[in-house]
Order: sequence, then structure tokens, then C-alpha cells
Amino acid sequence: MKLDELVALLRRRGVLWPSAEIYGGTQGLYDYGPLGTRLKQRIEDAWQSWFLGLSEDYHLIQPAELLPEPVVRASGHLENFTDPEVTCGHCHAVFRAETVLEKVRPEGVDGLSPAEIGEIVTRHQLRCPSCGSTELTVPRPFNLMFGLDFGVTGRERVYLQPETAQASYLSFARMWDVGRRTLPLGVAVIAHAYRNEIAPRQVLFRMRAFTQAELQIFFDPTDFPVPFSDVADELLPVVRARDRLAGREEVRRVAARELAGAGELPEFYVYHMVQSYRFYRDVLRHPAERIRLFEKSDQERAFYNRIQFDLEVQLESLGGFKELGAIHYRGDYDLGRHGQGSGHDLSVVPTGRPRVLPHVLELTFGVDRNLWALADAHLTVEGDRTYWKLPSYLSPVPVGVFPLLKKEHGPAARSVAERLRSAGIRAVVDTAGSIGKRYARMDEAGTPFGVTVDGETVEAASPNHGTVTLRERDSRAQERVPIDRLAERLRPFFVPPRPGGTRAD
RNA sequence: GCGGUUGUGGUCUAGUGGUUAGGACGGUAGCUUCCCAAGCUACCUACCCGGGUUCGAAUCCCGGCAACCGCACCA
Repeated sequence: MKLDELVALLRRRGVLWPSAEIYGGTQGLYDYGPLGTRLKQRIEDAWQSWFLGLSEDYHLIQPAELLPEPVVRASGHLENFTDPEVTCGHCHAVFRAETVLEKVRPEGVDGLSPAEIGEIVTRHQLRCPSCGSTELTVPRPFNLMFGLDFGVTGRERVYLQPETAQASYLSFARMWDVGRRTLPLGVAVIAHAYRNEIAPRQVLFRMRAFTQAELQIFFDPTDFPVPFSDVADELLPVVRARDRLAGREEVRRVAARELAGAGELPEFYVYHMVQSYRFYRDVLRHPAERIRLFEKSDQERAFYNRIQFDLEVQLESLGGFKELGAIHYRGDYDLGRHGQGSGHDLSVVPTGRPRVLPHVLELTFGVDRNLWALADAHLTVEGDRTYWKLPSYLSPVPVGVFPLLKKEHGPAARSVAERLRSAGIRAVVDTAGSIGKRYARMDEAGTPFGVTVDGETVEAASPNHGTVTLRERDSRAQERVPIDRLAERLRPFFVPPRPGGTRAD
């Protein structure tokens, strides 16, 4: 589906819309409606179920979303999240200072003040890369973090967190104390991150306020055991950085054991590549051929990342592979920086092992982007039929209950819905229009099961008394099910998969 | 941020200076209907915002906001 069509559909169904829409909207901000909010919750639940299911020592925490200035200074965001800019006075193009100064200062512009950058521009008579003019103005700093006044004096500064990972690092010492004092230790966060993006684009793909689900795994680099034999045979669709540099962009399917062979990628890293890949394939149900693990080269990845593969899915609405998550091996950069910044040594002594400053493996997941991807991948148009093939455990509304005839069967339908709700299954009753129209509405909202109450349900003399029709969304197949058995019949479909578990549907 | 294009009910759209701003889909209510968007009736909802030109602006001009495409950007 094209971008515009998808946006229109999602808006019409109340999945999402621009924030402050009655004022004309606000760039980079979106609100979720009823369906979107539920879908997002279910995506987060599925993510938790999968990734926290990897170990009993992986825990979810919920941090404040404001970071005091010393934290972002230590993390590097105060200096590195600042992109010095150079503006051309002639053609008004804007460039990163790093780009303009590339030739005369290949080591980059980190640590330079705007005045120093301006001085270099003048001294070397640098020209605008676009029009060749020398009218390049002195850059002014632009930080992608939102800074806020804090406290009554207004002199303290805090920043909206630009990534949720910092919260995990900040809590590591506490988590070590309240936990079992073993490595690996996982600290997950699902929360908003905020970035003052220069150009928000593509709806949910670059927003100024967005939700990240991230798992930071702290581990001893000399000892990170994983059940590698469980994943060794998995074929991973990878694009290696060195292949790209050699001009080969295509996906290769490589066995996990081969990727980890010859000591090239650590087993713990490949293991988590597989688990991430399986999450996209088996939980979010993206077709395997649309998923790839895209390795970032030394130049492309952040300097503290030792290994980085982005998890990308091919999206029709955005015309190509898009990054929906990533696996970052960040080394000891984060705990090292915060150890220095706070003066609180973050190295630990696991039982029976020498003192170690833990390394970090980060599994990061963009919740909003993935919500979009689920619409892109699973909203299906066939002729005049539109249905959203969401996995049942992700569907905002699991069950629709319909009286075949509004008057005659309405009370019975409401009673069936109430019984499902008592059993913990959310069910909504729809009485408007014909039965076909209600099925169509339900299909478009991604509701996997329709329950129809008809004459036989309520007619005491009928052999089908007390049974209803259960309709499955994708196949449109129908079967007769006793009301008494409905909840137990449906419940397994609403449990999100866990790693190593079996699939319900 | 730069350039281009665009902005009409919830959605898609007709309307190029004077229209009761039209249609389709949709929604609501009623009738009908015993299983896949049927039909009938009624109702609902719109010219992105602010200035200007004009006797008169959805329409022309300026500014703003927003979206899309390209560039740039995306620790």
C-alpha cells in the first residue's frame, strides 16, 4: 500500500493522527487513537514476552524520562548530539560542519567551539559544497536534545532523554545490588525518547517523541554463555559491511554457526542476532524474505559500537528496507563514561570471578516504526476486501460479537460478549448494518475472530442451541462452537510467543 | 534547514472570481435482512490558519502552519 493510502486508512480507523490536529498539526508528533494505543501495548507486550523470556535475569524497569545535565555530559550526548552547522549565505544550503571541514580537518570537529570552526572556514577559504560560494557563515550550535529549566531557580538544566538506554546504565549499580549479583544482567526499558529532529519525515519513522523498547545486557566479556546450539543452524539473511564495500549489496543467507565461526563474530552476538531475527519472523510475522540484518561499517556506526547490525524490513509504503531495530555491541563505553562522570566505580565482582567493568549488548527496537511496519506488512487488499492480517496476540480487538439480527439476537450477543470478558478476553459487540458489513469492518481493524449469534443459538428446540458461529478473519472459515467452550478455545491465540516456545497459530 | 508540489466533510474527490459548495465511500437512526460491504428512508460532517486585492475569494496575491517528493540530516 502506498504511504498516503496507509495514512488515510490508519487515520480513518482511529489508529493514529497528527498531534494538535485542530491547530494544523505539529511536525514530528503523532497521537495514537484507541486502536493504535491497544496495538502499541500489544507490541510492547510481545516484545517483553520474547526478549525478557531469554533469561530470568532480564528485568523491565520504568525510569523518569528526564536526565540531569551531568548525565548527558558523561554519556557524550551534550557534545556529540550537537551537530555544528555551516550555512551558505549565497544559496542558503545548510551543511554539517564535519562535512565542510572534511578535507582540511579529517579528524572531525568534535570538541571544537563554533568560533573555532568559523575560524577554520575563514582561514582555508572553504567553499559551499553546493554552489561554490565562500559566503559560509559562522556555525551556531544545534543540539538535538530538548533542554528544560528544572527547579524553581531555573538555573538547573535537565534534558528529555534522547534514548532510553541511558536509564539502564544509570540503574546498573542499583540493579546489581537488588539482583542476584550475577552477569549477564539485563535491564530493559520501554519508554519515550525525544529528539529535536531537523526534518521529521515519513510519519512514524522520524518523530520528535517516540517510544523505544531496549534491552541492555551487561556481561563479562570473558564469560557470556549462551545456548548456541539452539540457534547454530538458523540461516540469517545478512548484508556484510565488507561485501558492500566490495560492491555486493545483496542479502546472503548464512548459518549462525558460520557467522560465529573462526572467531569472527562472538557467539553471544550471533545468538542475539538469531533471537532478534526470530522475533521479527515468528512473532511480528514479517515474511522471511523481507527481513535482513544489515551490518554497519566502521564509518557508519557510532564510534563506541564495536559491532552493529541493523534489523531492517522491506516496506512497500516507504519503498525499501527500513531500520526497525538494531543489535549494538557497545563495549564498556557506557559504564566507563558514567563511572567517570559520577565518580562511582561501576565495576563489579561476580561470585567466584575477578572484578570486571561489564560490557553492554544493546537490543534496541523502535515501537512506533514497528507499529507502522505491521500495518505495511499485514494490511491486505484483495479486490474490494481489506483485511489486516495481524497475529491474534497483537490485535487491538481480539473478538467481535455480532447478533445476526439486531433485535432478535442482540441480548444473547451481549451476554456472549460479557462471558468472554469475564474470561479475560476483550470482546466488542457490533450491531450496526448487515452482518457482511460488520465482518468487513472487523477485518479492516484486524480482529481475528468473529462470533455470530443466530436463531439456532437462542432457539431452545434447536440442536445447535447454545452454540455460535466462529469466523476466522483470514480464511473466512466458519465453525459451530458451544458458548461454554468459546473462551478456552480462543485463549491460546492471544498469548504472545516466547523464545523456544511453540506457536499457537 | 533548502528547493519543488499540494492543502475542500471521517476518507477519496468535483468545483479557476458570483454554486443552496456537488458526488462517492463512510457514520448515525429507522425499516428490511437467518452469515460475508445488498436494498429503502432520513440525518451527519468540509473550503488548513491569518492578512490583502475585489462590489464579491474555496478560487488571485502575501505570510504562517502542515503534508508529500528531492537534497541535506538522522550521537
